[in-house]
Amino acid sequence: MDRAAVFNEYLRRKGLKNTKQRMTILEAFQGSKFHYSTEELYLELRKDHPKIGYATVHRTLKLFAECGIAIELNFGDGQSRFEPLNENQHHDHLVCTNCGLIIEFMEPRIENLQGQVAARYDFKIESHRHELYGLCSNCAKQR
Amino acid sequence: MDRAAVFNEYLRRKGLKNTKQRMTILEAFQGSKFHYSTEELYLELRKDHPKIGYATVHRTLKLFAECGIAIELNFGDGQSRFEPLNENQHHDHLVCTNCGLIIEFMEPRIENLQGQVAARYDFKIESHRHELYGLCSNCAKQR
DNA sequence: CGGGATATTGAAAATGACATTCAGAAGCTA
DNA sequence: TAGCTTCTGAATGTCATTTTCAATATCCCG
Repeated sequence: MDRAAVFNEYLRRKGLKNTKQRMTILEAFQGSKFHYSTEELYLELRKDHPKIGYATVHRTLKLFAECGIAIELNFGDGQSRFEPLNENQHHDHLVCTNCGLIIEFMEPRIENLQGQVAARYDFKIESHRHELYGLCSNCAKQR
Repeated sequence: MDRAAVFNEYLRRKGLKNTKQRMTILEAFQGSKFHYSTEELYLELRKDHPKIGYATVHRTLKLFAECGIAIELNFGDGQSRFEPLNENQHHDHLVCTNCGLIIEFMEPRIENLQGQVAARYDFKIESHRHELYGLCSNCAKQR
């Protein structure tokens, strides 16, 4: 299921409407590898679709994040940025040291910070491992 | 070297001045285990020091972050929060897969996000490992 | 210990990102 | 297609943060 499908299903489920603007914004958003802020995407869209308003872009990006096809990131420049999210994203692990349960998690904000750390040391990341060890919900209760 | 010493040295090095307000704010900030936002610390300070202005609190917190005795965190509630930072903080590693160089790094924002991930799964973190593998500055150049 | 250059302070106003409002337009369901 | 509901876009509101500015405090140097 691609992003458009996920988005449409989300709209339907929520009783929201599929509009030209929303589809146009999704298309522009998907197309790029860039981390758009609301303003940047708005300015970009303006070239071909001068009638789409800033508020609409903003509301639509929020919708993307809500339905899981995008992640809202914060690079500390005072603007939220949105990154298209894929289904088969890299994930890391929570490992229960008591029962061995392994939970997969994805946290793009950590990936992002890793990049910032690497840049700090002029380091080129090729791979990483990130594991959190502790007690899962069940095991924590039993103690 | 405690935080006050680090802060004072930073001020001196930058040609900035050691003022009563700054010391008062540092004291209040250090005392708590709380993650203060500018507004919260301002309101707290007001009780004993009604003449300290909001802007001064804000500027001083920024200074703390600049000189490394605090970290600015963003919990997504639209307000920046500041956490006192200790010297012997947990650190993780950058590992060069070519020359074996190991760089230690500290990134409280990653630690913070780890906590958020754990909370998501009702998981109690006891420890973690986080290693970034790739090429250090030198090795990257030689390729 | 002053004098004077320079940074700081605090109140108020500005800024800027984000959110909301509202009237007209468009989508959806039957 | 009717008719109800949601959307849209421009304008405006909101709120945290930043800046401004005139008065004040600090620090350096003789």
